Amino acid sequence: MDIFTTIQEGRAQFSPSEQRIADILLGDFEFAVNASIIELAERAEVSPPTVTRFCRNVGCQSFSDFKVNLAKTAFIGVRYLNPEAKSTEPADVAEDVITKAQNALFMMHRALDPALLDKVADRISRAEMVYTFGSGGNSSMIATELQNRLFRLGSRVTASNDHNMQLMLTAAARTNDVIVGSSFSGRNQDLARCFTLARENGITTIALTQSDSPVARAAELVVGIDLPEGANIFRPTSTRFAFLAVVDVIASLVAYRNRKLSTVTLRHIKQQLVEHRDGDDRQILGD
Amino acid sequence: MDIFTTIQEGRAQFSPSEQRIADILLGDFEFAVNASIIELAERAEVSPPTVTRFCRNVGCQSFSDFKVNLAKTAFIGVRYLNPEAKSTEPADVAEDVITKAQNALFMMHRALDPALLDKVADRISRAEMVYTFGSGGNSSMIATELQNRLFRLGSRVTASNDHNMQLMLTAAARTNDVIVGSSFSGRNQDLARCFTLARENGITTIALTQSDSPVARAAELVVGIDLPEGANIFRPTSTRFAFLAVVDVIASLVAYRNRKLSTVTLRHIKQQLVEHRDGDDRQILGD
DNA sequence: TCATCGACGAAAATAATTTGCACGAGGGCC
DNA sequence: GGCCCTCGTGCAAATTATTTTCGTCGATGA
Repeated sequence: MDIFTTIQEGRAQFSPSEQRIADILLGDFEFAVNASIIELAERAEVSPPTVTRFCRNVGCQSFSDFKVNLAKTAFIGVRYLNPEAKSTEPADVAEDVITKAQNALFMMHRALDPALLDKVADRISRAEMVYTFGSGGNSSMIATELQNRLFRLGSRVTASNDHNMQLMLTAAARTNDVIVGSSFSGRNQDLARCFTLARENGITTIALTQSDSPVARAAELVVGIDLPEGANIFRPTSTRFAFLAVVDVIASLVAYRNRKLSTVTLRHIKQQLVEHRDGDDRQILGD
Repeated sequence: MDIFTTIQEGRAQFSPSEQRIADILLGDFEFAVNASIIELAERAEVSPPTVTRFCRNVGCQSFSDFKVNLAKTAFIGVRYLNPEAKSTEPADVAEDVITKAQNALFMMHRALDPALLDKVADRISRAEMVYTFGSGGNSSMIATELQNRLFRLGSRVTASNDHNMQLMLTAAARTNDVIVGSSFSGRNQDLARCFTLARENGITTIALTQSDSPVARAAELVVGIDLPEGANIFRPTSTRFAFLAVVDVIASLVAYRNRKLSTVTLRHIKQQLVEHRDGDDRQILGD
């Protein structure tokens, strides 16, 4: 657990003085990591010893230990609070894109439920056939990626971004199949319909989407990904990075569950690529 | 410029004592961020004042300022040195995937040349037609994503992951067109052939690939993305995150260059989506 | 040979942090 | 109601960490 989260979640249990300290930390990270204990104490209108005690409370050995921990988290956390890119200069745009992407990963990680992913991976690893659905560009990428990750592990899988096909595939699916659907908005009604139909037929449905959305409500297992969107319409959504990482985690877990099959399949694929390409086996699997 | 890089690159100009300090910092980040100035001095076999002077040398106000800066960088940097995931427990796998993804973004950002991206965006923004090529799963995702990003900005663009089609499209392309090709390995010979053909015909070619690879050598503008690959064959390559971020940076820059056209096009798309979906215009553009 | 300069450490000075202690508010118990 | 305990807190002293000052050393060059 990172210290930022610890402070946020523990805030209610702090004493009044400690809450004042916490509020400053959460509100002005930049100040907090650069301030001395005295400056921080003055700003929170408490005494330095109270700050020390606060640091101990949140699991640090000393104030400086605390600051280091804070700074480690702050790398991501501080910038999250920054508004949009400073300018349209290439260097600023790059920093904005990359920082937002790292943040998306960070936020998603914080909210992630490993036990749920384990369950998801379990279902997928035991599926006779996996269908990955997603439309609209972003989710179609996720569906395709999931297919791309899973077939290497020996799964039987097909991706579709066509609503009609999705419905037909769902209707044709059988009991031990699994449908994984992605929807960034959670409002893909056609996908929700597929989920509903599938559940009626006793088929496992897994959604990667916003919690508490129509798509989420229609699915059996829901990997909720709820991230704030920036206001900049020109910058592609950083949420894609979070979705992509979830795909990777799921794929990794499936690989470990089907380790033998995965290893054999990966080796077969690699062998073909190496022979067919240039004999260099240090390259990654699939350009 | 982050402090880690400053130390690495400035190492040669340091005095012998300072080099010893630098070596400890680079070699044992974890120790460095937790140590007091005395401990650090002792381990480097120098006196505390030398450490203070070192901190000033690398642009920090004081030792504690230095430590905070170090810790900010270390969040990514330290972990980079960690080997593979600790276990196959879901939580560890998730942390591994996400940390590696953040690292890929971090490393790519460090090596990025904003001026080059600006040039790339300039060519794309003025192109009459853009072709995005990529095969093999990872690069096909990148090519598709680039199309997906660019059409929203009013660019005329098509993506292809089919070698034969790529060659035909290249042959059919005209002078003011631009071809953007992605290759994670840099060894996609078919893509290199397209680049060579295109250059013979005076068509701008842009590669997102490993520097100093066959594909890079065949292209006019090369966005080099050179990241180390982990040894874990079960985890999807984290380099994808870096490539995806590069796509986003390029797309953002193109959007700013064609701001008017982008705005109009984005608005048109949004309007259709809102009308056609559920009237909720807070959702992102394209599910 | 000697002046000069930069690197460096010892010690002093300063600043920051922690500890010990005491006070006061609030709550439970007799 | 009064007593006592606990907890949160600040003050002051003690401790510890950091920075500054100043002087030495060795290399360099006139």
